[in-house]
Amino acid sequence: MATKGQSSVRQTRDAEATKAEILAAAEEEFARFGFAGAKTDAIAARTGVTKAMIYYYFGSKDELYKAVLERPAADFANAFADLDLEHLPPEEALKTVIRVAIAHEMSHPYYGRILLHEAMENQGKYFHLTGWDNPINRVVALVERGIEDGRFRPVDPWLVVNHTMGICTFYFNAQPNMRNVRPEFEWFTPEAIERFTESAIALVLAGIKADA
Amino acid sequence: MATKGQSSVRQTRDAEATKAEILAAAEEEFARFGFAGAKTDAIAARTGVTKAMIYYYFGSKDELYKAVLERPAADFANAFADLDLEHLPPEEALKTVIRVAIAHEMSHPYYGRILLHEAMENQGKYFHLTGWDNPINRVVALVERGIEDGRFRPVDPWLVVNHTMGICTFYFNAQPNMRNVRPEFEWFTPEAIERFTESAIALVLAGIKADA
DNA sequence: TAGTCAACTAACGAGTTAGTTAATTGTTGA
DNA sequence: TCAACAATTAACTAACTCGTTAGTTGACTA
Repeated sequence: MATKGQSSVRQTRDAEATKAEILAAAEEEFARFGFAGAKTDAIAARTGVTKAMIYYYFGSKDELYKAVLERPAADFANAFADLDLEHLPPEEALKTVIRVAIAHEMSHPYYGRILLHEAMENQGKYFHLTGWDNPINRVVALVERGIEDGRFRPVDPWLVVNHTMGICTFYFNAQPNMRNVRPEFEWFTPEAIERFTESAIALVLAGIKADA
Repeated sequence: MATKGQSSVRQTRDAEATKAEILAAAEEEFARFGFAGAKTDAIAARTGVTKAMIYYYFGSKDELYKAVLERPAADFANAFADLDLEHLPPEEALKTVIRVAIAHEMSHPYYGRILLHEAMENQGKYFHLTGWDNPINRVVALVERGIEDGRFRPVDPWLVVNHTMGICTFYFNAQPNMRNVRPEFEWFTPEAIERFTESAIALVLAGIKADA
């Protein structure tokens, strides 16, 4: 995947495949270095085509960056749209949200980092492109429903959502640092992720459930 | 602070002040753009001295970056070293940890972002310079003690520490994104931070306390 | 008060980076 | 089969960026 920049002539011509290849390479590069730190030459080197293709298909580094932000947004929004949170008991709905969010981090390992770079260096200017507003608002509404039902304590639902997002993302985003503190631990085996998921669910649900 | 690059001649000569000024400017720049995205010219422009002073005092961009990582490390380690966690009841000790961690985020607004950049773009290579291992290990030990005492559920103490760090940091690091979802909210007033702190403490403590 | 040195500046050079362009080659439909 | 067009490349440019260097200046000291 990363060792293909050598071959000087493309075997087949496939515009869609080339665009997808550029997007995938750009996602990796932007996830690691942010917008300013990412180099278009490095993105091109990760693909089988030349840098000019970036400009042919995307026009500019900035437009490429926006395209990278927009793409997996749809993935997550769709995965979330399929969930019928509104008809589940609030506890079950929140468990599902945490499960899906962590599974999404696993299946889209670069996306959370890109969002953090966007926040840190770009002050969230393009965050609206990601379509996250809607899922977040739905989870807030879900917590509010749990409070009204008397299942949850009278917490601040926005803060609970913040806490939950922090729990679900920190494990992934800070892992390269935390690995130094716990060098022997395997972070991304299916078993480790399952234990992490269950621990996150247990902490959040016990943390907000109404007193008996 | 940022509009001082014009004055071509320095009024006073003060090596320590100049070094500190460069470090502060570098911290802002690295926090926003990471290592690759930060420009030495931009760092110099934030100070009252020229770029050559960076190389005069720090030798290279890389050495400057390491100096930035090392500096507030001491602040936090010291603040933490003063806490007598080992002689408090585990609940009280954990409350204190969360309070101090959030206060540290408020008083060092750039530091958490630098650590995230370090994880994302540098894979935590220099994380050992920050001296965080020790505080983290102390909190893990504290949770273990709470479990042994029967005050906490038999949770995985490492995961609890991960969750807690996620809660304490996400509010700050992702705020430029979350602001878009909640545009009317004031995130950093003393009252908002106090509510956030209490909510974080309540969630974590309720989340891990032993069943009655 | 003349000498000395740390602190500092302006300007530059080598290498890098975003973006462009002219030419080339594969593909497709009539 | 071939013209027209889409996809692609190599080579290029202008601007930027890291790091260096030759020279300047304020302050302290003998």
